[in-house]
Amino acid sequence: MSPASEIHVLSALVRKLESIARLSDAERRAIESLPAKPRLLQPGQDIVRDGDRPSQCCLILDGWACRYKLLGAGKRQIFSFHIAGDVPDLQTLHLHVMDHSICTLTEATVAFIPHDSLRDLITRFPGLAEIFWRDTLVDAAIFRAWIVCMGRRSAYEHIAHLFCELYLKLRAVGLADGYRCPLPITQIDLGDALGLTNVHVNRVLQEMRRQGLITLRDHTLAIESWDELSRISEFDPTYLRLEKQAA
Amino acid sequence: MSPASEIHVLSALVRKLESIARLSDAERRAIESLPAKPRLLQPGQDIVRDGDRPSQCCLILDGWACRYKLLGAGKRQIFSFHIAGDVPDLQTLHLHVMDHSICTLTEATVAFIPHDSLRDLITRFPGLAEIFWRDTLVDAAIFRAWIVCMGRRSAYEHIAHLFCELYLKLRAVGLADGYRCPLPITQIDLGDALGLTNVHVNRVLQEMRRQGLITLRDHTLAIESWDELSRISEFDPTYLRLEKQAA
DNA sequence: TTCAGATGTTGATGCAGGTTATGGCGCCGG
DNA sequence: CCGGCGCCATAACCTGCATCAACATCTGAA
Repeated sequence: MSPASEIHVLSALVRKLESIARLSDAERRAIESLPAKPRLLQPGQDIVRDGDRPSQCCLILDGWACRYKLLGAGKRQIFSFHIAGDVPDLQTLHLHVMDHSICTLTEATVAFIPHDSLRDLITRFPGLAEIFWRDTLVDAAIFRAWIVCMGRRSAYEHIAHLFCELYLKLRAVGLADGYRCPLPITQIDLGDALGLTNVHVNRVLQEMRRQGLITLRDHTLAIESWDELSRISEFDPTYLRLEKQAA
Repeated sequence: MSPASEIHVLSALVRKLESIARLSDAERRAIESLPAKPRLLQPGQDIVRDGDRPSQCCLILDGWACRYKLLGAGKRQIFSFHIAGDVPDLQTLHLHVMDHSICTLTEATVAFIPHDSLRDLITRFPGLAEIFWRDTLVDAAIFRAWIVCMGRRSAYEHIAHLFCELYLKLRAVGLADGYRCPLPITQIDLGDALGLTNVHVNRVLQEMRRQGLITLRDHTLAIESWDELSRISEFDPTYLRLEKQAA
């Protein structure tokens, strides 16, 4: 890896952290000088597995990934979707054994950063420790939002809520705008995230199209009525803690 | 507050942290010298509210509390139950606006610790910062476990899983043993945590009693067959990260 | 260009869990 | 001593989503 391309690689992380906090110049430079080995992965490839004890974290540079857990009888639950700038296994810095897996959902570029380098970084920059901690706290806030959706909302409301969340997260790192965003995942993936079957996801999507709420084609989601979508799902973006707030 | 009683108050926090990590003597003493104002609260009383910007954290000393969110149409979702030693709003150190509420479920004693004191503590003891961070990460791991239960398990399996989790958490801080533990909450509370109605919770509990899995009387849960209960719910205690592992 | 496997769509049917209602019991305040 | 209230229990009925199945369409590899 040439230094030049490493700076480029880590700018994804800088952009993500700046979407939820402010960085000083020194902090930005320190992040950009982290060692990071990028790799291109095929869709559906595991990055870390349930039970692993990783010695590095993965930074998504391009494409989508998700955290998931497999259960008996072939059931799968997805906990979170991850896009450029996310470090979905940041918690392995302090929780050494993985209690779930992480895999790509699309073709994806992923960079690996050794734990040692991260630990060194946050020792030298306690402000960054705080920001990384904060990032894992936002993660937890998103889990809580998902719990509300799974426990107390209908499938229709749940999907609406997820679309609002994904759109804002993508927009915050410059991957979406004008109420359109990429959604390069299958209805099966959506179902596994929502706790529904792909069949029912399909029916609800049809209904949302019929209502004129969304269009969804060629792996692109267009939100035709943000107000309706967020009203239906009682969506309140506070929990995402984005510096640039919702439309 | 006399110093002597403050030491007693904060030993709940020490015990809790020692259930998920190891403390040095200096760290233990530093925690025990935190300022903490205990208060006795009635059941069902809010400790912090959705939208608040607290300047202190609450430490549960006795009784049960929970994090929850209210939705339109009177729906409520509970995210977590909290017992002696827990600091359910630790995240307010870095996420300033509450995105949910915290209330007592029983009569409870709660101590308030100013953010400033906590920030000072973790600046002086970076090892403690790490442990607090770790505690919020365990929290997030529990959220993930709940998401799996809500998305991919039946009501029966879900309740079984929750009982396993609660028993181990209580035992880890010395509040349970011999497969018996206090469960001083109503079936309505359980339903709001599980994403079920109290009626269905009742049905499932009857069924579990009929199967001889549990007895539940006088706010006390007795697990009659730990093996069955954990097998049914595919319970794997790894995610709780307890130093003293499961039976 | 073709073909096979993955994904999306639609329909028929069943069940887990929601909804509504009612009664009993223990507790507390008047 | 009574009345009201909170919680537990049970029953009857309803519905959202799962399940199973068939087929259509897309995608990518040969």
